[in-house]
Amino acid sequence: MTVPFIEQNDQTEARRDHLEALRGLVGNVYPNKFERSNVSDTPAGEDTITSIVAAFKKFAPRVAEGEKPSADELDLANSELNKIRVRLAGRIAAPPRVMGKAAFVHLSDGGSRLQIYVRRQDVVGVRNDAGGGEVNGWELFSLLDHGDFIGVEGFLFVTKTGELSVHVEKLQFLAKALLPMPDKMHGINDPEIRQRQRYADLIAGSLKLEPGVGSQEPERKELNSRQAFELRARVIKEIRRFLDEQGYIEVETPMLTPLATGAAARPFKTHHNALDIDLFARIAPELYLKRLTVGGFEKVYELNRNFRNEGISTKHNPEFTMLEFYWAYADVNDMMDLHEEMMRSVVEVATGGVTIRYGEHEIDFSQPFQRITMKEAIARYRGSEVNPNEEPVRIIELFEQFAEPHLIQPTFITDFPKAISPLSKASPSDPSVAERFEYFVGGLESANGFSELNDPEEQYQRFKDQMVQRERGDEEAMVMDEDYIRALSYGMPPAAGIGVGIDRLVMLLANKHSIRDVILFPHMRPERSEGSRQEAEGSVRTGSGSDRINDAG
RNA sequence: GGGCCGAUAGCUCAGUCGGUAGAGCAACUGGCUUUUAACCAGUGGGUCGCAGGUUCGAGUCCUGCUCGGCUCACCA
Repeated sequence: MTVPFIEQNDQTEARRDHLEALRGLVGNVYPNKFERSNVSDTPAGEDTITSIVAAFKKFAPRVAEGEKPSADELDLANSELNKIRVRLAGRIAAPPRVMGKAAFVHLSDGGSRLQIYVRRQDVVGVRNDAGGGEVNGWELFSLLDHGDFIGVEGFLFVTKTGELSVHVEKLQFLAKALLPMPDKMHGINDPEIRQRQRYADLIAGSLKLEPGVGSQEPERKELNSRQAFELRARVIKEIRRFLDEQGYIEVETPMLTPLATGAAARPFKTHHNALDIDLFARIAPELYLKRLTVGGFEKVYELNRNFRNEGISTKHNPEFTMLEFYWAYADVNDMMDLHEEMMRSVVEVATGGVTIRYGEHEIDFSQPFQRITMKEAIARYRGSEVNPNEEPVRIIELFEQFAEPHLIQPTFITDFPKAISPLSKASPSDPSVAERFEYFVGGLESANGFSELNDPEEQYQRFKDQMVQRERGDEEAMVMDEDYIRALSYGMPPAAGIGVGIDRLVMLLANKHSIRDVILFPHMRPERSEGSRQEAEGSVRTGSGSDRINDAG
């Protein structure tokens, strides 16, 4: 049976024919498991292509580009490698190169690839049904397509050209690719397919061949998708390690909240049926985390998603990942110090260096980050001083217009107007400015921190001021949060807090200029397929039956 | 939401002045028992994003729409 909304053409037809022939040969074409060996002694107890390559590549003789190793070198390598029997699984990473009665194929585990050598006279196939049994291995092999998953058993060796390979003796079919694979040289260039079908993007990255040495293609060190998301994982892991080591505790506060507050943004609205109340997807966890400092968590962080119902751009996704953390008894200056230390550590762990390239710019994290006030920044880049009586909103405008694009090297901008910082303490030396900073790098606003306002009566007044703004039509002005005022009334220690935009941090470190390149499944308009059109017309979807299945999963 | 640009074979892309729809890779058939983007010979594959219009004739020109990219505004 074919799936109606998956396209059919000569290529899918050929793959389907192969699948049916395989079914006749091996029985179950979607077996439940394949047991892998563990000769590379992985902690997980099973060999992967990556672990085998890492463990045994060193036996392959090293030769200059275009040269071949000597017979003695090959014999030496093979005398060790031939003793090593492996059971490995992976995706067929290229159209098999068949030469009559033998063939070379590369297998991929998504990260690395390893060549296998299949010879007609010494490969047997394995049935997948209970009891197993052997079938014609070469016939099985000849039914495989680029992209299929197989398991192999055999011994390691190096070929005449010195490439580490597996000489296959047993071959097992594991799963079919019914759709053709992306072009092996070009991958997928269409950004729409890359983002909508991230799976295809990731496959394309793992199957793509590097241009040969003679190629005229300019040298590009751009990370592919997999590498960018691996970098993202390293960034997040290092942030957690850093904060945990500093004595912070990680918490999770509500995503669905009765009030959307803690930031200036429009929220997503949803509805709770049983309670019959509207809820908002949170725009920031800030006020919940500060309630926890009231409760006695002196160092607390949350690394999770926020949701803002605003425009989508190369720098904005409706859901984005933010780190927020709060540090009792510290002020804004301590927080800048800590953030600077954390950034240096993250950059080093994620990229292996202290300088990075972002587009045209070389960004250096090894030097102390610049710290300048907002008015100084405007004066520096506009060339004239700010009028001392300038409106707060106008100061921000001037800053964004003249200064922000120039903030390439890591820079803290301090002394924000108090009027636009309703959760921030005023500066002891100048009551018109807040003890607040924003951190800029690569021209991107990347973090925002301040000395937290902990006086419940002043906070009450600031909220009232915000309500006035809201009544004047500012949809992003904050709302009164009575429970938060109550929490502050129990007493909150002096504290500094910060919010760090993780997606933008990853963009910077991965040298990506669109947030969609660092979010696996970025928000996009729904695709209009045949199937969804039928659903929209009401002929397919029947109601709640399928929801229970999803809940159980 | 505004402006600019794009959509052609499974993938990457050509398509001139409006005159029979093209290439490479992939697929299919045959050959080849250590290949390296393997090679050699042959074959098939298209709703030119969708809908109208102009024209004897539209992939090409015009209008509208859909989806996407960049950019401006709002924001992190």
